[in-house]
Amino acid sequence: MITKPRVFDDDYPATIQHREAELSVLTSAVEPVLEGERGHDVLIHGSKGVGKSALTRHVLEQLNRQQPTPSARVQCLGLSTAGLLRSILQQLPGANPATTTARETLERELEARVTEPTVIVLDEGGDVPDTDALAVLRGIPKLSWIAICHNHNDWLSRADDETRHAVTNWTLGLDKYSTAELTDILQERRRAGLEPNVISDEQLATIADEAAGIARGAIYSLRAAANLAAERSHSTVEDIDVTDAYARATRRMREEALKSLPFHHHVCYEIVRRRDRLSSHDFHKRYDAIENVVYADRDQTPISKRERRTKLTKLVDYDLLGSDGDTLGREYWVQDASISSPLDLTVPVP
DNA sequence: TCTCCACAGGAAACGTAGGAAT
DNA sequence: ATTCCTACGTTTCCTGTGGAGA
Repeated sequence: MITKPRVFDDDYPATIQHREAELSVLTSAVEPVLEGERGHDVLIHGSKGVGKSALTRHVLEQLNRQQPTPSARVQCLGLSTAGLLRSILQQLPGANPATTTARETLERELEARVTEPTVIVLDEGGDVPDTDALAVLRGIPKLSWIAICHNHNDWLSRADDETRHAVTNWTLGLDKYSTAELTDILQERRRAGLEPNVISDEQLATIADEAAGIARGAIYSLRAAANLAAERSHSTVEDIDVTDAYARATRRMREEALKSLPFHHHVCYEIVRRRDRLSSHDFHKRYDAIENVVYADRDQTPISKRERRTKLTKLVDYDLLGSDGDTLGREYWVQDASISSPLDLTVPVP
């Protein structure tokens, strides 16, 4: 049913639809590069999955075709200043700094290597700009950046004055797509990645509608519908496959998110998963009760309450857990109890 | 209304792994 | 081989918040 799986990947270079104005702003931001000058710094904001990364990728590819331009894309979440600088250097030719290279050394190395206009994409900065890192990047004459975040008000309020000033006229908001726009996007993926005539326009519209403006969710759902149809030996996608597609797509995203996390997160996740709803207090009690069993014969040791809070926050960020309540009385619950940790964890059921 | 306590999350402090310098 | 130095993950410390009970 699926002829080209690659068409449904996040980084598939599809044409950008229904983003003409935003495309034009971003294109003019990098235009000075063609004259050998530094581009403008840009802040792009919008919900998860509305195409912020796809838009920057497209503009940089376009720029590269006109004039080969060094660039780097950094996943900023959880990176220190040094980590961010190192990640940039690793993507520029000829540099591979060790993890213990001093920050100042990394700064000097970056300054030395950026001799022509270079564009850095700071992806999903966790809404927290590292002001030190941005100050370093600003100090490099030929380097410009495009920062991507969810909430620009948060981002700007935590940025320093110079950074705020830099993006004053270069802040770009991406709205969620309408159902009709999403349907257009799905039609292109259908054409490129599926056998002909296996799914109708009406079915695409249903998928688009359920995705609620989020392109990534819609595209994953389309893939899920096709996979479900194939598994069920349907010759074309049937309505029941469409109905089940969104849940399948969501499940897959969560499974991948969980798989990407290290051991301590899995322990915390499993503790919550085995209960319906769990207060912070009960969570810690449960952790204390099982830590000896779970961490026995492992080279890792149980973590403090403070660090457990950090792990739980990340699990919520990744949409694996839900939480309710600000201070006292906060509760956690699992989003999909059928998703279990792929690690072999002996977390005893109470 | 006041005091006490539990909790969230920011910031500083700390221990450690591992690359660089000698 | 040894010592020094650095980033990273974690713990410790701290401040702010809000509910329970006097």
